[in-house]
Formats: sequence, C-alpha cells, structure tokens
Amino acid sequence: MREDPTRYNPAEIEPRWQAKWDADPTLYAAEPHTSDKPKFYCLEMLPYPSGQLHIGHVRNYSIGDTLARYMRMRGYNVLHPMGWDAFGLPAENAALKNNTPPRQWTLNNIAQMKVQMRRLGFSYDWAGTEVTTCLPDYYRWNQWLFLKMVEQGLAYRKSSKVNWCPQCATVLANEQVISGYCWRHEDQLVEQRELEQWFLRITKYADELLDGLDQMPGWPEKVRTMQRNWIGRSEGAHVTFKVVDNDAAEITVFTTRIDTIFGATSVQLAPEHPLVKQFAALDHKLSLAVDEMVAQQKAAKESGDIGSIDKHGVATAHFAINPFNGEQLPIWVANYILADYGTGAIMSVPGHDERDFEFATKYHLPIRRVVTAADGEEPLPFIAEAGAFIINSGDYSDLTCAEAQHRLATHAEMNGFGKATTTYRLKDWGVSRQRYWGTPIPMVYCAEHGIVPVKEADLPVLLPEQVEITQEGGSPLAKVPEFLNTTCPVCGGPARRETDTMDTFVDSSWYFYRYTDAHNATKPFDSAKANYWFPIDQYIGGVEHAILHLIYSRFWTRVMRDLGLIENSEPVTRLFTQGMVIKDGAKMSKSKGNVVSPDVMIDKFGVDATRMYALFAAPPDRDLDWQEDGVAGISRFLARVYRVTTKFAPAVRALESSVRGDEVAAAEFASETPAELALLRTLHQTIAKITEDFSGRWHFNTCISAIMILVNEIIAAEPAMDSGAISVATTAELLRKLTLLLAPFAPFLAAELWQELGAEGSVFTQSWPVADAALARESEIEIPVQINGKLATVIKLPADSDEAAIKAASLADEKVAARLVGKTIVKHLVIKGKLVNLVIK
RNA sequence: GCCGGGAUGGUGGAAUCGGCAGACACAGCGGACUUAAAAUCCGCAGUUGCGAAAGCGACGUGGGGGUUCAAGUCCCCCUCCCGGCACCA
Repeated sequence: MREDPTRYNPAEIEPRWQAKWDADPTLYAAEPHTSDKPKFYCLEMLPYPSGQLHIGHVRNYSIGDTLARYMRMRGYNVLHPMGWDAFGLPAENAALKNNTPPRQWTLNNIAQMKVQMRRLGFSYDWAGTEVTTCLPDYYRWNQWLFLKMVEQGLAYRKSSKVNWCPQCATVLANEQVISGYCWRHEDQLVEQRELEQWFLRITKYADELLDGLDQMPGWPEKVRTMQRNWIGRSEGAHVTFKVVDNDAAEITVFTTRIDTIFGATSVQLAPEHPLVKQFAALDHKLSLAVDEMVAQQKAAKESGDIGSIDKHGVATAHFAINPFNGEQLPIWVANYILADYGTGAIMSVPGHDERDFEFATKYHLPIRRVVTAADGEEPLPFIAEAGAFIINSGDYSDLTCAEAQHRLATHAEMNGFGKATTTYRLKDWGVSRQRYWGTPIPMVYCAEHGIVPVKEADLPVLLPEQVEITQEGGSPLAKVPEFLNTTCPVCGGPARRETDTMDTFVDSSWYFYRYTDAHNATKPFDSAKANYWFPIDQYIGGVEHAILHLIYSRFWTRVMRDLGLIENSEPVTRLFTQGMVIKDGAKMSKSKGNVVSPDVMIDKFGVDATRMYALFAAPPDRDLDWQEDGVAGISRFLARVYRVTTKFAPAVRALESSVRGDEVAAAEFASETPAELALLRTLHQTIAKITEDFSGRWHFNTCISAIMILVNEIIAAEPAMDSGAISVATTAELLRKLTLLLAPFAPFLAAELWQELGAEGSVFTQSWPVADAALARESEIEIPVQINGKLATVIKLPADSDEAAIKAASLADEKVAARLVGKTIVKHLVIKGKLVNLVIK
C-alpha cells in the first residue's frame, strides 16, 4: 500500500525537492540593488540557536515564507534573509553542564537547526545573507559601531544602581526586568547593585522615538502603546523649595501641575531621597520609620503590587518654603513616593490629586481648592479637565490652567527656582554584561590615559577561545591574562582590556542591515545597498519583543542615520506580531509536557501539511491551539489535491504538447458549457479572494479554506471530467491555476504537481494568476427574502436583475404570497443584489 | 485603576462595508466498499418544539438595554478571560 505510486507521499516528494533546491545556492537570491523591479524586504525575527526549532518558529517562518513566495510571484525583488542570534547565556550554561565550549555548542546547534529549516523548505537566501552574530566577521562591526558611539558621546561609562540577576550572574537593562523579575528567569527577582557600567544614550532620542510612533500606521497599536508607555514622556516643571533654617538643603520637585502650586500643603520625599538620609541622621525615630518604608517599598515592588500599598508617611521636623508665596510647608517622607521617578520629591496638592487627597485626609493635612471649572463647588479632589481655571492663587487667579502653567514656569525660570521640564521613564541602555559569550567591548584602561578606545585598525577584539566558565560572579574574561593584558593604544604602555561584553540585544539591533551586504569585509554594510532595501517592508515576529528588540532597533537605526550610514529613520514599515502556539489551552512548556515537536509532525504528515496547518488553524495574529487531528485533516486535503491532479496530469500534458497555451485559451473560451463556466467562476473567485487577502488582511486561514472549496468543487466535477463533459483544456486551466494558488502555502506539493502537469519552469517563478472579473461574476444570484426581518425564502434571479424585477419576483414567490394573505405591506425594501425585506402588518 | 485584545455549535474558526449566523475543517453519527478493520468515498449534523415523514415553528453570536426595515457587526451599561502598564507626581 505504501508503494502505491498514485498515493500522496510527502516523505518521498519533499526530500527530493529539498535536495534539488539546496543544490542551487542562488535559487532564492535577491537581485542586486540596481534591479528595476520594485523591492520587498520580507523579514522574520532571527532565532536564538537553542538547537531545536519549535512549533512557534514554524508558524513565524511559515507566515514569512508564504508572503515571500507570493511577493516573488507578484514580480517583486524579494530579500528574504535568515541568520542566528548566536551570543547569549544558554551557551555558557551548556558549557558548564556538558563541558562543551560555547562556540562549539552554538555552531553545532546552528548546524542542526539549519537542517530543520532547510527541511521546512523556507525560501531563504542562505548563501547571500546568513549572519551569525557570534562570529568575528559580524561582531567586529558591533565593536566598530560602539567606537563610533563613544566618539559621538552616545556610549559612556558611569557608576549607578543597576539591575543584577543572580542566576544570569550579570547586569540587566531596565527593559530586561519584567515587573521586578529577570526576563529569562521568571522566578528570579532582580537585585540592585552599585556598579560602573557602559551605557548607550538612548534617552537622547526619546522624543524622536516617541513622536515617530505617531507616523507608523503599519505597526500594531498595541506595540506602539507599549513603547509610548515605556518611554513615558511627561511634560511638567521642576520647582526648587528652600528648607527653613537650612541653607545647605533644598528640594526640587517635579510636577505636571505647577498651576496648582498655591494649593500645595506639604512636600513629600521618597524614603530614599538623599535629604532624608541627612534628616534621619539626627532623628532616630525618623530613621526607623524610613528604614521600614524602604523595606516595604522593596517588598511591594517584588510582589508586583506597588500600586496598592497603603499610603503612609511620617513628618520630619523640617519645613520647605513655597517660592511663589513664601508659605512654609511641612516636609514629610511618604512610602508612595518613588525615588527613581522624577526627582523623588513632590509637592502635595490634596485638593487636586487623588493620592495627595488620600494622604492628606489620613494625616489631617489642609486641603485647599485652587482650581475650578465653574463655581468653585466641585467636590474635592477635583481633577481639572480642559476649560478649568485657577482660583485662590494670588496674581495667577482667573487664568486658565494652561496659561497659569506657562506663566508660573516662566516666572520660576526668571527667578532661578525652577523651569519647564520634561521627564521620561526611559533610561539609558546599560549594555555591559559580566559574561563571556558576547561581543568584547573594545575599550582599554591605561593608568596613564584612562579609558581609551581600541584603534579601529585593531578590530576585531577577538573573544578568546580557551576560557574557563564558572558559576561564580565576575567577568570570565578577567581571568584570561592573554586577553586582559594589553597595551595602551595611546602610549603603548601596559594596560588592561575591558572584560565586560555587550548585551546580546546589541547584536539584534542592526543585524537586518548586515543582511543587505552580509559578506562585506571592510564595512558593516554598503550604504547604497541598505538604502535600496530599507526600510523593511514587512517584519514578522512575536510580540514579546515589543519594548526590547523593537525599541533598541529603532534607536540603533537613528544612530546609524546620524553617522551617515543610512538614510531612513525607522527600520520597519510594517510590523506583524503573530500569536502564540498553544496546546490544550496552555502555553507549551516542558514542565506541562505539552510540547509539539516540528520533526514529529513532519515525520507523520509532511512539511506542507505542517506548514499549512500552522496557517489554517487560526488567523496569524491570534493564538493557535495545535491539534494534531487538524494536521491530519490538512494532509488528507493535500492527498486529494495530489490524487485528482496526478490523475488528469497525463491528459493535460498531452494537450499541452499538441497546442500552445494561448491557443488553448482562445479555442476554449468560446465554447464553455455551464458546468465549465461554474468551475471557472469558482476558480476566479478564489484567485480574487486570496489576492485581496495578501494585500493586507493576511487571513491565510480563509485563503486556505477558499482553496479547499475550489478543490471540493473540482472533485465533485470529476465524473464530468472523466466523461469529457468538461474539456481537458478546462481541466488543465483549473489544475494549473490551482497549483499556482497552492505554491505559497504548500511549496513542495506545488513544485511536484507543476512538474506533473508538464508545465515549464519552476512554479515559483510563474506570475501570480490574475482574477478575471467577468469570469468570476455570478450569472444567477440567490436573494433572501425576509418578512419582518426574518428569512421567509430564497429566490433565484439573474445577477443583473433591477430593483423592479427583484420586487416582482419576491411577490411572485408562493411562500411569500401565502404569508401575505390578509396582511398589508407597510414597506417593501429591496437592496439590489443583496436581499429583500417585506414589512407587513 | 488605566490602555489594548477577546468571548460565536462538541472543537478550531467563518461572516472583510449593518443584509441568509455557523463557510472551511476537526471530532461525531449514518451509509458504501471490505470476510473484517484501516484507508477511501457518499451523506447527516446549532439548540429545541410539533410531526411517521416531507415539513412547519420557536430560540440562538458572554449578559442587559438602545438605534434600525434589518445588529455577531453600530451606541450605552455590565460580567468574565488574555496581554501590557501602574501610587509616573
């Protein structure tokens, strides 16, 4: 039975085509940047080489490959690259566990995964584009770009509190801390340590990164919102308060509502505010209370509900002076004030802020009204809307809030105690990592000359191969004397190298530019090539990178633009975030034992069925519940396509060899029977539907269902094809176009069937079929007739029937007539080509 | 608390612009083929009432209200689920 040659056998078909495709390394190469074809840069997020492709990758890459194949058939010059995000901690963990060097482990994994990806038939230009970020020919450009950033003042070193993951044994960027936990160890709380680190000045671009989001209609609103929140721009003012009887101390607060400053009745400091330390040193009771608050804030942060801790505070013995009216305000320390936002100090305006109101009520602090929208009677706290104005505020009374904000800030600035300011939640990107398997930071420490960049000519700073990886903290490179000890680029004297490596998000921040010129040995890439291909037309990946990779990439693009390497400011025109693949309603995980292996699926059902199921089971943006029975269903469908196509293939081949294609068309279209026209109608409706879906909606699940409908109709017509009632020419037309429609979704089967049908060339270099509107049009349509909005019957009419004809036909229907007996027609509504509704009484 | 996304048969999902709810598949049931099974093919299939049947009717897109000749789709209110943000001053 298995030997039955008429039976669909992906295990035979797929490896045969794979071998053929692999033998031609230029098969999927894009044309050079001088091509006159329109370009299309189709990109999927590169994988980390864990060694095993998972089903989520299969989904991600199937979406991208389907699009890439389609766009090629539409005549675009398509760049479809792939690479490896190959630096990172797992390689070091594996080294510890298996005693395999990280490099070897990583390269082995890459080799394995590449076999899997080739097996899946993805149309990547491996030879032209493959980038492996852990190899010196790539990471030397990380170093080169880092040096450029040092030159521009965009990379700098400073000591500060940083996030430390004990499991990673390294520092993390803010973006890599998810609600207090490590992004790769979800149970690991992140600690704070004071360390000297390299930072990249992403905050320089904060405004541009934020404002750019408004001009990115091709990105999901969700991702843009997340980035907006992350950047967290807040426009307001700084105001500096002097402290009574303490000339050395002053408190600068940040407020977005300087217009309410006459309503301030206290000043609140974060427990970790520097001035609190000073006060507490002389006040034991305060000191104890503050320690408790610090501990409480820390605990709340860790349990993730810092938003809901009970507000409490403690008064200090000190007073601050409101610079606008000289009023003395008590200085408190409060547990709801965060040290790391704004200035860590606020003016408390309980009349017009909910938190301040809650606090003031609890501690019986005065509550004062300084804003109203009408009569000054609104219940407090009153949060002003547009149109409100200021009262009880001296010279500023009666101004609108906006006007008062402007005047107060200006007054503060002229008198040197404040000014309009913008704060951001976004902090500079800490890129130092105390790990081995990453890009060495190309800097040298000289006793004489301080921190000195490595000379460009001396790049790359190679990562040494023989390194002992241990669990204990500290940079592994610091224990490699051959690496550590070097000479100063300025004086040639003894010096030591920076032993931290770069965050691996540096690698992925610009890899897609390298794809455009992956083998360039003298530059990161040729600008002319990058400028031709960029921005990326379509980027496809998981939403989990919304504020990591995707914000770093936007930053890096601007840096490279300002260095003159590229012209674009944004890397990606359209972003698509696909949903997760889940199993039995839950995220796949080893601990739940619900992991689906792509290899097992392919062994059982073949690549085409596996890929197609990944596209069929849900729209690509939604989560997809993997059901093996569903893959089996797709496999049966493909088997039907194979059977019917191969059955008629000999007749089609014979026809093709006797008549030229266009003559067939000319001869045929004169004399089709109604049965043939009906089939051609479905064919052209299917072409139209799929073509439209590719232009934006991407609901490949409904594309595939449309193909199934077409196939079901072809199979239903099989007896007529057998008998000759449907001509071989029509059959040929149907099967050839069907094969073209299948090509982006089931490439192996399409390649096989295209050959079976005796057509010339590769199915993938054919033009995408064009829907013929005339053929797609229905000659006869069914019109539902409703009575009082409920379906009464369905009538059949010629498609071009006018309103009068539809009206008459609806009344002529006997079911309708029966229902009309003894009733009055109140309204007879006809929607041409759609429906009839009779309102009767 | 705020911002997104979602809730449709036994299951995944379809209905793209307010116009026949449930396309296409999965699972299920019945039949054909077979000694039998698998595979394959054909058919049935939202729930429910009446009926021997053909058929006829009612209900039905998380819940409640509204707009409309007509609502899964638009408006208002509410519930639950997923994701993100969160004393951000």
